[in-house]
Amino acid sequence: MPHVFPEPAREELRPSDPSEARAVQDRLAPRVRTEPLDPGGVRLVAGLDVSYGATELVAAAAVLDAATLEVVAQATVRAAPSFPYVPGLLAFRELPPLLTVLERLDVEPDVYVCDGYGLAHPRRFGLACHLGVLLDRPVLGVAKTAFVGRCAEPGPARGSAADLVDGGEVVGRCLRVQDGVKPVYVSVGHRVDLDSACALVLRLSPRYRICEPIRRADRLSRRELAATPDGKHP
DNA sequence: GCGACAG
DNA sequence: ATCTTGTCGC
Repeated sequence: MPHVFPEPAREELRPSDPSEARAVQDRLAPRVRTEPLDPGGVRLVAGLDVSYGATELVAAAAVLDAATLEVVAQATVRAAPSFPYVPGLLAFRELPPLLTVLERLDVEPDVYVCDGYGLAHPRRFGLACHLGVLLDRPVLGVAKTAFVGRCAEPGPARGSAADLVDGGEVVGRCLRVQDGVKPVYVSVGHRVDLDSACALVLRLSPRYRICEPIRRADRLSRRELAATPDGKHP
């Protein structure tokens, strides 16, 4: 069983209120490390996503071979939300089930891709940073809409990008992964740098706006949710 | 005070 | 995130 990580302190995953949650982020944020990620060392990439039903959620992980983009492992977990959705505190809602899903994988991913932000966060500690610090493994975040910061409009061609700036610092990059298609927002989670993260996201997005690992995880979580009694909204 | 606000 | 109809394009 490749997945063995230290049991996070209770409050690091399940704070009793938003105030305590923000304090946890402020305390863990200094642990984030930004460093180059060797492309040659990336063989397995895990995409993570969560789908919501009336009373439950389904977290999913899809591990792809970085060279072929074929799925080599996947897992899901059904659970009850343990924290409400609060802008800036997404990690406390999705991290618990995501960690459980990762424990169920029978392979060890080289890098993880989250559906959300990393450093492009009010306290510089979004979901991707939180997961990265807890696992102490490379993690990056890819979001579909802006949350914090401003950026120029990237050129129309695939590969064009513009820095996402907030409070005077570059917290991420607005990246066009398909010609003429709305860009995505990439930010560092942990143990990767912006250039490495953007290069990887481009490699992982050969055809669609949403990179393959997350597309597969999204599809997987939706399918699992739909296969449930009250898997749909009222 | 007001608006905006990842998923 | 989810709900929600038709429409445009490959």
